Amino acid sequence: MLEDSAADGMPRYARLQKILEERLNNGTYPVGSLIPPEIELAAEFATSRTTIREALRYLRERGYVERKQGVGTRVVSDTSKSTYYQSFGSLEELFQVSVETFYVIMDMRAVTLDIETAELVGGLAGEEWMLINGVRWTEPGGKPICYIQSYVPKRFEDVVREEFPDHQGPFFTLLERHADGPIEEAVQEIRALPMPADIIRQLGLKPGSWSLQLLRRYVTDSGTLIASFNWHPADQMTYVMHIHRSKETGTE
Amino acid sequence: MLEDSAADGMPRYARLQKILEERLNNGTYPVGSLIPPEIELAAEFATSRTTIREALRYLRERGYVERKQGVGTRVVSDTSKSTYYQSFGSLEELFQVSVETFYVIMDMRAVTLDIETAELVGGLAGEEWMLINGVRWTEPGGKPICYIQSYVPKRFEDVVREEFPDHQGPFFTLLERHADGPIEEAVQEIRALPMPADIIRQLGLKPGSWSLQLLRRYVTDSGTLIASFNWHPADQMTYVMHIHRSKETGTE
DNA sequence: GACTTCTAAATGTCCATACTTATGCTAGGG
DNA sequence: CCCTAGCATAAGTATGGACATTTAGAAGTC
Repeated sequence: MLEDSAADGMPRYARLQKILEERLNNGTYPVGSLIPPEIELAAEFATSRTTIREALRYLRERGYVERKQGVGTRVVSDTSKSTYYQSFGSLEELFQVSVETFYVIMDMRAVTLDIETAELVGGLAGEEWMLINGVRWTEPGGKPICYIQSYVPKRFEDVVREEFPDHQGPFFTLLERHADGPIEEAVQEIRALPMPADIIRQLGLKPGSWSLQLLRRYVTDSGTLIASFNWHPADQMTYVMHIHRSKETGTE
Repeated sequence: MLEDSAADGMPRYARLQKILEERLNNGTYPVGSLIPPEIELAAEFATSRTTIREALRYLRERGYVERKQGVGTRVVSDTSKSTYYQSFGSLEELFQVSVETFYVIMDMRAVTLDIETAELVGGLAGEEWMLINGVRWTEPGGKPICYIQSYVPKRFEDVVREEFPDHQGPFFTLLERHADGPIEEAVQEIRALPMPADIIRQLGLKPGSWSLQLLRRYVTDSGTLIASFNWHPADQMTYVMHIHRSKETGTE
């Protein structure tokens, strides 16, 4: 049901987006299955087909579902198909070849605005996180290129606060020195995805903004280090970087 | 007017997209001005506001216009605001730092499929173009990462056919050797834009695909060299590269 | 069994209308 | 002169209906 009591200023189609997205995530609509047709959804939520279509448009643009005339709306949330995997033999390779090249390409300098405690959706349980807000500029005093939201385990807070302002090299070499072991292998995924509508609203981006997502997995001998980096450019262009490790990745 | 005689299978909103895009390009709707409100456009084209909005949605997602409630739809085709500019002192810098880093990041190898004569929309009059279709793979025999459509002046056809298969370095060093003069300065823009709907259809990409656009301007002493590179990944990710020079760019 | 034809279903397209909300401007009052 | 209130405007949201087009499968035919 879609009571107006839940109307926290959001339009109806936006609330439907959230509800349907939740169903995709909690398994109500499994990957590969067809979700109910528009007409059924419209009946269930007591709304018009137009509103349902507006919500489904969002899910399609996010790549969650694919729609085909005469067939239906199928869950395709398996993003692995839209991902390019790249392996690195050493961290130096990863940093120098990939991260730093992006820095060079954009020729940007970062400024840290503030640090606050944050909750990472889908993060590992038991791990506390902090959110680092920052801005990158074309040059000192120049115009802002993008906003950065970096999710980092809270146990690195002291490290970041004390050492980062003077840190010269890649940000992650700083974290690595305080991680629970040397990082021996890394895998990087590069994705391009539309920006979530709520982030667009929150940051005042243009509708239709994108994100270029770098997802990186570290593998150490002992544990898991996860950090998530979101770049929200001041304008149309958007980069989102996610850095984490996963147990499944072998050390071979 | 919007006669159905012009109905070449395209839906009405798609035809309106083209018409409005044409007006943006030919100066009917100058940059910075407000285009007529939806209600007037609906009256002019004898269609409903819904259809007009569907066409305007496309223009907004392409970054051509920005819309604000209570104000109107403003032409912002001045993409400089959504563009990051980067200057290079030498071509080597441009190639080695930027193009090649993208190659390294993606670690892709290209294979040329075929070459055909092409028409470049918005290209310089009097210049004949050819279209080079290619594919990039993760590795030889691996899965295709993206399709490439490269628009190059037709006068380079012999050069490309004869020298490219054995060419090792960047593709443009090959073109430069046959251009009308040394390239002394280059400017690169990086944009992120949604993919045009027709290209998505044509290439069978997923709806909501994007393009990362590299627009590069060469400046020689004597003339203008233009080449346009479109990367169409096999899946969600998309890169579009445009390379051309313009008279306005100074050689300073 | 293979092929064609028909049909139901689902999304795509399009319309007319109404109300809501944000914006910019103007008129009025302090 | 500044501030506020009101008003017109234009996009945003939403409804309900209609028809078109595509697809997959069922039914029928050879």
